[in-house]
Amino acid sequence: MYSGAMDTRERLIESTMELLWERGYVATSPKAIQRRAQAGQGSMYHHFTGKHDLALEAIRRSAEQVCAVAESYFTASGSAYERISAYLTRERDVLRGCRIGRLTQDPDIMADPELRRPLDETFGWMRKRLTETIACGQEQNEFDSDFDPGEIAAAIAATVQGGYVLSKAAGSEGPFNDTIRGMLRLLGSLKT
Amino acid sequence: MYSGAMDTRERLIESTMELLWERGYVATSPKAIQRRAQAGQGSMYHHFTGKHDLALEAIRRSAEQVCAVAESYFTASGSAYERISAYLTRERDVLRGCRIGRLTQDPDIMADPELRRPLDETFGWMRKRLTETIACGQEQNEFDSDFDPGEIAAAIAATVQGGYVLSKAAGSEGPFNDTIRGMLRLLGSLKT
DNA sequence: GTCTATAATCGGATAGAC
DNA sequence: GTCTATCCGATTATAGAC
Repeated sequence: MYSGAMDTRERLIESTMELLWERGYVATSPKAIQRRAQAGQGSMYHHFTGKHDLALEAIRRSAEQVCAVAESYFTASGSAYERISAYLTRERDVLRGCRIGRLTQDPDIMADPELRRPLDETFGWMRKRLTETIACGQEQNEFDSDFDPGEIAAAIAATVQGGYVLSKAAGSEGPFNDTIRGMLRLLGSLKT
Repeated sequence: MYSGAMDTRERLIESTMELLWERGYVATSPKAIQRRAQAGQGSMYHHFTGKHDLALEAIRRSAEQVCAVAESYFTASGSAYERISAYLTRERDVLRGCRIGRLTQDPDIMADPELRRPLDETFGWMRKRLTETIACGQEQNEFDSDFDPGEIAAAIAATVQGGYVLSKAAGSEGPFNDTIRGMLRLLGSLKT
């Protein structure tokens, strides 16, 4: 039963999710997590074996969140192009970037198969769902049939991740928005 | 006059460039730099005021390198599509990713305007050169004229950066290659 | 479950000898 | 220019009291 206030374990997980998003794994210390969660050392080491264990839980949850948001667009009504377009143009906190994508640049995460696995699964899933959506558009003669939907799906997923990179470098949302507009124009040219 | 062996200052810079590429800024310690450069503490602090100073020099040099490589493709002979295609399909160490792009995920770099500036300049320059190349293709009637070359340029630059992200997450070069093939197919559809 | 104490190691640098 | 000694705070825990 939900008691209203978040319990300590939950606050630790959510604080870790935030810090991993903002700073990544190596740059996030247990102390910083405890401060944000308003929890003491003892609490953290009672609920989790250590930083690694807590981060694993936080990463898994972030991965689920990313997929759940995307899925809500892919399963919406409308043509394939419309669904992809709605996903690409959805409101985002552009300068924060992708909770999962940013972790691919963290050396300690890449060196640990357990921590990297949710990243692999997230983008594997994302490409699969985009591929299915595009293939669906091809079957319905919405799109030409002379291209590989998996390759276009990869380009779409990459565009989002790369758009974040360009925007972060610039310190502005402009490049991300340009990137998305460019990709939508390109996708439009695949229509029959 | 060039004496054959690299001097200590140079070894420090190149070691830092490598470590920033492999691990980023926060995860790279002065000690690790010294070990790789085969230089002592004293040497490092003689040639540079500290980690920040050394990293700034290393980042600037990496940025120049990235631009120099790209420029060699953009100024080559051939149609606009051919030049962009050659750039996109050039040999790369995919799983290492982009020396500059990866730094956009480093909290200490993003928090320091001096360290972030070369990132901004690199991608600003990259988008500008891609835009010029595409606009050139439009003027020559190689491409349609009904799209914004700056937006397509952003999508191309983002595709490369995002392709690295997908490949790192997967631990395989496959996603990057799919991404590039997808983008080339999309660019092909802009041809007249 | 949470608290405080303790600790080994690392990070990033300074100082002064040579 | 390079070396060694030294410093102080942060990191990532463990131990045991409450």
